[in-house]
Amino acid sequence: MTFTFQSEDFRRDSSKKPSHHLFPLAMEEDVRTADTKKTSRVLDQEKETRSVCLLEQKRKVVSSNIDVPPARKSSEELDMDKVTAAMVLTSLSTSPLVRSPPVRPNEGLSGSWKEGAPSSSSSSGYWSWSAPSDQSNPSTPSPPLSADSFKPFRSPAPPDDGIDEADASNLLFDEPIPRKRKNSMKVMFKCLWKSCGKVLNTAAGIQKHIRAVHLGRVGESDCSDGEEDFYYTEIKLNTDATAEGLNTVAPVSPSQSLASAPAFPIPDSSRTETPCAKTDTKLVTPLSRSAPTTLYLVHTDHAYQATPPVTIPGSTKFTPNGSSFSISWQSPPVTFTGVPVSPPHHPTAGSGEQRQHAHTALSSPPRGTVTLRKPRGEGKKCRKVYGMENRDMWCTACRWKKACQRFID
DNA sequence: GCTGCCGGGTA
DNA sequence: TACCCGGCAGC
Repeated sequence: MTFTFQSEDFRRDSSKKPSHHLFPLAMEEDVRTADTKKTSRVLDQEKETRSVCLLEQKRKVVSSNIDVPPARKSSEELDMDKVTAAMVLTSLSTSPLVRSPPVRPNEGLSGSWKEGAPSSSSSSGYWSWSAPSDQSNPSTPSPPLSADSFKPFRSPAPPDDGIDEADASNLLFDEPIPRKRKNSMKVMFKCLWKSCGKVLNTAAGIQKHIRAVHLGRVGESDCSDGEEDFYYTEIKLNTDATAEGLNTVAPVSPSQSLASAPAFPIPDSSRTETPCAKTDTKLVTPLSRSAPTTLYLVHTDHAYQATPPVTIPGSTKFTPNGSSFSISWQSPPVTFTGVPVSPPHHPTAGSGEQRQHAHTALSSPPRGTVTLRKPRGEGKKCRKVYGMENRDMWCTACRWKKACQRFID
């Protein structure tokens, strides 16, 4: 694109120049002879072609680094110096603000600076960075950390060249790695404050959140002493996989999650492994996260006697061992029936719809629930056929007191 | 009480 | 998974 512009520029220049000196030639026509005219014209053309070639070469070199069309040859070096000075000043002025992490110059500065950076992709014409609208890391303060890295103990970040590994590899291999990262990886910032877990997409946002919510510094939102850095971490999310996953990582207010949250911020390996790593549906749902299992244990202890004849589809494998809690609160545990049921025995609490009917018939009038128990087999069974003496002749199911498989009704 | 068989426990 | 058994329910 740059070259197109320049070639047009050159066309304009080259078309301008002949017309420019055609006029003086016409003025001098009466003074000079034909020979001098010829020689001067030849000389002018030679000069012109030489200067145009020089200019073109120089512009090519410069334009590969700077997209802005160079104004004059003499000012190019000055411009470069200005750009470099601006870069240095900007990095100097921004880096101390965020104490620990270094500013990435190629993200914190304007596009024109990046384009002027002489070190990056000088001739490829490929720009991995497109516009300041890239939201992935607006004021990215932190160095490239691993997703599980724990921020509080990281060193205050050496002020290196400001190019992270991805950029470096990009420079090395000239591969569109940053583009991949931009498309599929999203850097988020997660609050590590006890039982908070708020996730924001900007460092400034998470810092502000920590200052305001956790540190109680509402007024000093702009000036940071860097303390917030210890309470959030940077996480890289695969946006392809976590598009919906983020919904479930939704901020949880401390008051909501205090009851079930651990006493210390859990490293991301346990909480942000989330959906992305596994399948998207394998999320830590709020229900499973906050489910007070002990409560359900208490309830399910009496689930058998308490459960009214409610048909629960697909619940044939429900067990009263606490792992399944979905039916435990459907009725008061003790008061549903006055019939005492021996506590240690939970024959088949919810184990099968058949059983459910059988047991609830004891304690409550049948409500027209389907008779789910398999009707008793009318035919002869192994027991009857072979007798107790020949038990070894029974079919396996009969020996196991299961439904006979030899004489199936 | 006999019988069928479900649910659960154990190795 | 194989095996065993407590216990419920129909007859």
